[in-house]
Formats: sequence, C-alpha cells, structure tokens
Amino acid sequence: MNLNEQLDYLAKGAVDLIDRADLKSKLARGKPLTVKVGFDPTAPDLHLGHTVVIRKMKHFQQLGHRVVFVIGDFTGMIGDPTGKKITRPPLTHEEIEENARTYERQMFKILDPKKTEVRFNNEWLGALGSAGMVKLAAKYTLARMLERDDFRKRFDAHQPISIHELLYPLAQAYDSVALKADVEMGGTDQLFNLLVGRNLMREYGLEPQVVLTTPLLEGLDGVEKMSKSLGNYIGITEDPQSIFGKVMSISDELMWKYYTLCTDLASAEIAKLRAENRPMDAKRQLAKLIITDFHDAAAAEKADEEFRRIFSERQAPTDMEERTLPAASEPQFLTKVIVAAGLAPTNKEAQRLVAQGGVLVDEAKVDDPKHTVDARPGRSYLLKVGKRRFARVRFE
RNA sequence: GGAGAGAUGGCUGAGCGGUCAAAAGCAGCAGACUGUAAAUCUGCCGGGCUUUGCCCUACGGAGGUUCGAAUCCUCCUCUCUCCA
Repeated sequence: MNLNEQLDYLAKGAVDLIDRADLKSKLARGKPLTVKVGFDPTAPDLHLGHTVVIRKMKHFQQLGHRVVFVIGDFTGMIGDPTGKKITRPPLTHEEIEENARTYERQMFKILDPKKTEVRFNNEWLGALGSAGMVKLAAKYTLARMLERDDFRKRFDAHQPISIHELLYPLAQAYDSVALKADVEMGGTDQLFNLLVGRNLMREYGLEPQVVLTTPLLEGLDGVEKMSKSLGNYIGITEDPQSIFGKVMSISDELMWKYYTLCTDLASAEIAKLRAENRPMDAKRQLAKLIITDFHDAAAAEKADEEFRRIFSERQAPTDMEERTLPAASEPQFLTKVIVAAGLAPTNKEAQRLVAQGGVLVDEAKVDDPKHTVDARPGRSYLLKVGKRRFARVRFE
C-alpha cells in the first residue's frame, strides 16, 4: 500500500482523525508507530462493540505498527467520570491479573499477540506519587477541563463534580506521555480525554499524538449502544450458532454499519454488496465473517447450514440437547414437561406458549394447554418451543 | 441547618379508597406473513392450581385508619431540587 492507501485504510470507519496530516507525516517516516488504546480493568468481557476499536488496532498491526493495550488499573480507581457512581473500590492485584488474562484471551482472537504489548498504567502513574500528581495537575487548567461536555453540563447545572474526577483525563493523558504514543484511539465518547493527551504531550515537549475515534456500535436493537447490561450484545466468546442468529436478527439497515465496523471489507466492497440488494444473503455473509473472526471458517459454515435448516426449512437441528426426565406411569402435562426440560421458565409461560401455538411435539402442533403425554419409561419426544428452542426428552 | 419534590411490574411512566395483577410506551415472547431470529400485523406478557374459575405474592420499608388502600395518616430508608 502506498501512503495514501494506508491513510484511507486506517481512516475507514473513524469518526474523528486529528489530524490527518499529522498521521500522514508520521507514517511517511516509515518507522513503526506506537498505537495506544486504554481499557477499563473492571469489565473484561469483550463484545462486538469493543471489537470496533480492537479491529482498528489490528489494521495498524497489519501495517507493521506497535500496538499497546493499556489496562487502566490506576485510572480504574477513579473511574471515567459519568456523573453517576464515581469512586470505585480498587481491585486487588489478583483480580487485575485475572482480568488481564481474560482480556488477552479474548483480544488475541483479533490481534496478533506478537505485535501487541500489554501494559498496566499503575506502572507509571503509581510511581508518580502525590508530588508528581500535583506537578501533573499543574499542567492543566480548570477552564480547559470544562471544555469537556459532561463536566460543562454538570457545572452549569450545579451538579457536583468531585475534584478527583478531573484527574481522570489527566492520568489517561499521562499514559500517552509515558508511552510516547504516536496514536491513541478510543470510542467517540473518549474524544476529550484523547485530546487532553495531545495537549499534555506538548506540555512535556513531546510530539503530540494523533487522535482517532471509532463510532459506538449500536446493539441488536439498533437503538442503544451495545452493552452487556442492556443485553443487546454479541459476545466474543459466544458459540457460533448464537452469533449467527443474533446477527440475523439485526435490522437490514443496521447491517451495513456492522459491515463497516466489524469486518475488514473495504468500503467499496461493502457498497457493492449493498447495491446487489440481497439483504438476506448479505446478512448471512456478515454473520459468517464475524464467526470466522472469533472461531473459524468451518464453524461459520456449519452455523449457516444449521440456520437454514432450522429457520428456512423449519427442521430440527442436527444435534440438540437431550434431556432425561423421570418416568411416570400416569400421563404428564405437556406444560410441565416443557418446564422440566428447561424450555420455558415457568408453568404459566409454558401454558401461554402452548395456547399460542408455539409448541410442536414430534413435528405436530399441540395447542391445548391441558395436553398430556405418555411418560412411561422409554418414551421420547422431540419438543420444539417457539422458533429456536429444541430438545429431545426421554423418560427413564 | 432550613424548605420542597419524589420512590409503581425488566425500563420509562399513568393511576379516582373499591370495577387494579395495576393505563400507555419500550424491551421480551408467540403466531401470521416473509427473503432472515429484517420489516409489518395480531396476540401474550407476576406466580401456582387437571384452570371458563380459585388461590398466593406485588405498587421503597414498618405500622395505622377503613368493610376495603398503590391511592388517606404516622414513622423510617433512599434519591433529587431550591435556600443558607
């Protein structure tokens, strides 16, 4: 790739790039750049939303640059100010180690371990001491801190801003100083913090880092940003079948954003796919690409086949859970069997499902909530509840 | 320190002392349709019970008034706003 192609490749999907000319001149030197991204040590379960920036890290790696994955064990004590719960109890050393290992396990599905450095920012921030912290704080002013949107809003609204919250952007910025970062990346919500890094580096007489922000990825609902607490996420460690299904469940419109942010396809290729106007095929392809990243191509193919089998052809999956239930001489209510097999949480729910025609026993619809099944030893049934819950139950 | 507002089902948010298992929206689930677990439409959406009904639990917590309270009173806990 020539210089401009490299620039385009790295800028794909980015929201802010500050600034392009700086990045260009850094790249032009032909030396590996230090690319830094910080992660919160308290939430080590990565999902597709996190992969947006991780994928961008990979792009830098592909071009031969050095990527530093900073685990904010020091900044984690402060917690990025949100105006809500502020100070967090510090994690123990063991917890941090454990979280770091989890991070590594997950992010190396995407990143090249050989080109990735993992660092903890307590290494240099802890060493600073209180005197060092005061010196650091002396480099910045309140007025500049209030440029940050949420600080400004809280200040204007007379809501509390604790002093230590002001330290967070500074501490994060100091990471860039300590690492002599050439580039720092983060979500769009990180823009202010990243820019503080740029300013602080100037204060320390270093060449300011380039700032690149990536969009926040909407979750499966297409509205809220993807997050574990909202349950609208695709986890990096999920099984292929679930990932496939979840991808298929996003809206046709949202799919293109996922293509841009969660695959390595070039913008032109994505535009071409879109022009073909075969959303289902495009979405299947997307699902397979994502699964290939976290598992492998064979798993992706298998998930696709299973999906077609179950939803397009409405057949039972090839391998499904088998549940053994205690036999009884008396016939048992189907609803109870459904609950016992773990296909519905409560009897009431099972009744509803049956009444609404969502239950098939051995491929035949049963819509009588009082339906009973023979439960003598050796009897076995294929249960289908709703579109995607299957189990074979056997009475022993 | 003082004054005031509020706490309702996963979330947002209505609720007249009885007709409230509690409006509405969102999320979720099911069905229909389909090109997908897209979109759209319809239904369901605390739990138990061999169930056209009965019984539990539920409106921040504890008491009280009442034949009857999410709705009234008292105290407590928590959140927020304003004044100092």
